[in-house]
Amino acid sequence: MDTKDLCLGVLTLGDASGYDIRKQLEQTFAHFMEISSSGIYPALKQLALQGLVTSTTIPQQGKPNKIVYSLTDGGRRALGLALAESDGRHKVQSEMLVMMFYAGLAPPEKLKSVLLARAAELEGYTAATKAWRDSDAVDQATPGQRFLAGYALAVMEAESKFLRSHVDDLIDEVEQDKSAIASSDAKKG
Amino acid sequence: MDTKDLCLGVLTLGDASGYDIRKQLEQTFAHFMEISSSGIYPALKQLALQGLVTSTTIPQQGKPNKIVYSLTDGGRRALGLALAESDGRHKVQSEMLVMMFYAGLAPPEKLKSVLLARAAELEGYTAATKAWRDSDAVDQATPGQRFLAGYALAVMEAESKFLRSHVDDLIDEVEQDKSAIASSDAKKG
DNA sequence: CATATCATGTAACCGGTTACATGATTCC
DNA sequence: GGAATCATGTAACCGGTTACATGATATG
Repeated sequence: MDTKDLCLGVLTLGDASGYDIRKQLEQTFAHFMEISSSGIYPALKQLALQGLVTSTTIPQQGKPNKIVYSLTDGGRRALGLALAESDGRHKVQSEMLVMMFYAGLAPPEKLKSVLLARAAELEGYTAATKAWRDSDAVDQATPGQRFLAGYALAVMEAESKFLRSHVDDLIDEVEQDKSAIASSDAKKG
Repeated sequence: MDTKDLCLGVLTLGDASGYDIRKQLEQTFAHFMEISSSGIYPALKQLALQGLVTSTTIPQQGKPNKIVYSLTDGGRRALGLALAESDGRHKVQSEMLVMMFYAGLAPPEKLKSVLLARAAELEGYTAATKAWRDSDAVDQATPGQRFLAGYALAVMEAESKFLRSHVDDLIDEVEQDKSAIASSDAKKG
């Protein structure tokens, strides 16, 4: 499940240029599968060589020519295979949570700003997902996409609620701990 | 925030060998910050060279000598700096969710097994976290660690509840979709 | 008898990330 | 005038992952 598979995936939604794929990947996939955009163009070239996509070059003025890719039957099969072979691993890499584990070593204002930024981010995603769910677009979505939206809403709301209701307590406790340690240090020294 | 910083972090909890750190990182950190174990030993050597840790070699019989590392003041400062400089990014890389997005392309039994395995995994973590929260160990934990446990419980319970209550519906819908497509293909063909 | 635990490490590979390069048009 | 959008790419680096190597003791 690498950059190439992700490109194949986006192409199941319709023909697209590298730029289109990049936007799609940044806007809707980045929440659960991030890749770096510069890897997309080489990946598409390789896919073309392997016959998993075909490409059509559209001349442009003042910009590089647009190259529109289409999924081939082989490409669709390759994606199906990649999905069937995937172990479905769900991996979190969170510097935020590492920071929380070592909260006593970081500046309290830093903790607060990171947590509140995360809460705001989640609330933004939540609002966007709800808007989508209540729009006409949802009727054309697949069962999997609707499931994913429901999953995202459930998890994001739980997370942002927890953050909003516990951030201040955490900051208070961290600051109390710090002053307690400082005063016991003063006694010793 | 790389392997070296994570090692420094574990050493704030007390002196430890590479093996100890590895276990700690696999058992309690892996849920939110995964690194590969083989990177730990070179990382510790580098940290020793930089003076961020000191090491004591303890002779062993029938095994490689044990090397116990201790955090220096410089190491503690370096970790503080790493935390202060971190943007606290929370990143999810989930093949599971990609599979859900393209649910129509994957075998339904596969979807089901991946989702149920995830639910079971979450329930295991949840039970372990609750057991910790209700044990004596929690009294020695820092505010940050208690916050992290509360966060984990809130998020994991929301996720497993959603999965348990929606998996069957998803599988049904995917199968209905498949047979609908198959019959419309039959009409065409 | 086989597997898990303890305990450390090396070497090579490969893929992702970063930084760079170009340039017209449109919006604030 | 500056930033954002459209549109594609290359080159180098670096770090993480995989696979491998060793071997005793305890547990089932």
